[in-house]
Amino acid sequence: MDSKVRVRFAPSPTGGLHLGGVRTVLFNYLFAKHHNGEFILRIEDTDQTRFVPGAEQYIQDTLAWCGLTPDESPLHGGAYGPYRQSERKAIYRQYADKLIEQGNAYYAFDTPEDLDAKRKEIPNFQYSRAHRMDMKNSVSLGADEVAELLKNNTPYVIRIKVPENEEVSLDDVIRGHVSFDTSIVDDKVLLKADGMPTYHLAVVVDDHLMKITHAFRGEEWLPSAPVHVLLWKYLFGLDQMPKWAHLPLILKPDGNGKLSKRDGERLGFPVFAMDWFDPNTNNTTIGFKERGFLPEAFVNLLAMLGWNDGTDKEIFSIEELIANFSLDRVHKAGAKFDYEKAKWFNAEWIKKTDNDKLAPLVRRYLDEANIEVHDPNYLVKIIGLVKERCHLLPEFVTQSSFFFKAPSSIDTASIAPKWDAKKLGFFDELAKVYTSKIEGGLLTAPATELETEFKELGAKHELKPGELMLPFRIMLVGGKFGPGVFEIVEAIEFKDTVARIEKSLQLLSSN
RNA sequence: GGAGCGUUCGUCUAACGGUUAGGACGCCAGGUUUUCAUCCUGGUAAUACGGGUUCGAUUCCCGUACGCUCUACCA
Repeated sequence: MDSKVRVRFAPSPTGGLHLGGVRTVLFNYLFAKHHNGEFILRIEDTDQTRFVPGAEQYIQDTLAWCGLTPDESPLHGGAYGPYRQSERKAIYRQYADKLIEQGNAYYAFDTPEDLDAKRKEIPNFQYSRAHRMDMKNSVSLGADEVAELLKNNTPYVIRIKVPENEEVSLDDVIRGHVSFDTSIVDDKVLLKADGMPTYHLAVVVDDHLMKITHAFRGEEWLPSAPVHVLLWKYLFGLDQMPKWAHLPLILKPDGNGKLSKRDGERLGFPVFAMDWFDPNTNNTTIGFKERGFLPEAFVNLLAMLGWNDGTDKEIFSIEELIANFSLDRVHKAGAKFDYEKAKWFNAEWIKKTDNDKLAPLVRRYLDEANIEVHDPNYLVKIIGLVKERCHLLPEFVTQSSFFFKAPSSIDTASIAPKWDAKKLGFFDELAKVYTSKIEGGLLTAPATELETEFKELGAKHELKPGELMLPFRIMLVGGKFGPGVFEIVEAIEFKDTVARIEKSLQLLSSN
C-alpha cells in the first residue's frame, strides 16, 4: 500500500441504519484499523427532498453505540471537511464544468415531464447514445440554441456523455475483474437542476478530495460502477482511483431478496441498530439495542455475516476482528439473516461479559418493570446467578425479579395435587427454624449449609428431597424456573424466605 | 426486456484439484442440573443441473436453470 489507508462510510440521512448499513460500517472500520488507517463518516445529503430531521444524529449515535467511531466526520471534523455533501455544493460544480469543457458531459434541458413522456413512448427507454440525439441537450442542439437557453436560465441538468462501445472494467477486491460494455450504460445525471450533484458525481469527487484509498459499498452499486470508473478516468485518472469492494447483501430469512425494515416487522425481529423514531410518520422502529443486544454481540454477529477468519472461531471481540480482518475472506454471495443465531451470539456475549458491566444495562430493564434495586452490589451478584439463562437483556427481568420482590403469583396448581399434611408440617417447621435464626440475629447462610439442613429436616419428616424441592422453588420464585433453590434462599435471606413460605401455605390451605 | 453479480446441510459457513465434504445455529435423542436454562455426548442434513479439462473435480472452463441487484434530476 503506497499511501495511508483511508476509507469512508457514506450514508444518506433518510432514516434508521439497518443491518446491512452497519455491516458496511463495520467492514470499513475493521479494514481501516487493521491497516492502521482512517475511517471517515461522510453524510450524503444531496437529495433535499429526502431530508429527515434527526437521521444524521441517529447515525452518529449508532456508530457510537457500536464502538465504531469515525476519525473524521461532521461531528469530529477533520482536514478534509466539510463532511456533509450539502455543504460542499460549490465544489461539485467546477468538476461538472470541467467535464463539459472536456466534452465528457453535456447540458440537458429535458424537463421531468419530457422524460416521463419519453419513457411511456419507448419501452425500456434509456437516456443514452441510442436516444441522445432525440432529446433536448447540448449535443443534439446547435451551439447558438444552447447559448440562448443558458442565457435565459432555462433549467438544465448535466449528464455524463458515455462513450460508445468501450469496455469499462474494474478489479473489485471481492469479486475480481468485472467489466461492462458502455453501450449498455446510460448518460446518468451528474448535476441536478437545483445545482446539487447526484451520488455519481459526488462520490467520485469526494473520494478523490478526501483521499479515499478503498471504497466499500453494497453490491447493489455494482451496476453503476462503470459510471464511476468513467468519471475517475475523466477527472482524476484511473491510477488515482480507490480500490473498489462491493459487499454482499444481507438477505431476508425467508424467501430471497434484500432484508428490509418490513421483514423485521413481519417476522418479529429488529432490523435497525437502535430504535428509530420517524418524525414523518410518528412511528418507532425497534432496534437491536433496545431489544436487549450487547453492542459487542451485534458487531460480532454482523462480522460473521459474510466473513470468517478461516478457522472455526465465531466469537470475536472487536480487537480480535481488527487483528484478523481481511477482505479476501469476505464471501461473495449474500447472507440470509438468522435471528436465532443472532440471539445465540448475544447469549454468548452475556455469559462472557463481566457482571458489573452488565449491571447498568440490566438495571434499565428492571427500572422499566418497576423493580427496585436498593443495593448495586446485590444486583451484580444476582446477575451472576442468572446470566446463563438469558439470551436477551430483558429476560433478566423475569429471571431475576423474585430476587428483588416476592412473586406476584404463585403457581400453586403445580403443588396442590401432591400436597398433604406431611408436607405442610415440614414447611411449617422450616419456617419456624428460619424464624428462630432471625431471632438469633442471623440474616442468611451459605447455600450448601442451607441445603444440608433442609435435607436433614426432610428426613426427619420422612420426606425425600425430590418431593420437597419443587414446592419450595415455586413458593420462592412463583414457578418452575430460576437458579438453585438454596442460592435463592441465601440471596433473599431468611426473612423473605419465611414470608414467602407462609404466604404459600396460606394459599395452599385456602384452596 | 437488458446488464451485472451470485449458487456447499433449513440457516451462517470451511474445504484456494486428492477429506468418510469439516464447524456453528436450529432441530431431535441421551446425560448433568431433584425446576428451567447452561453445560456435555450423540444424531439429522449440503456441493443446482449438463457438458468439458484432468489420473482425479465442491474447487478450473463453457452452457443451462434458478435467485438477487440495478435499470430516477434516490442513494
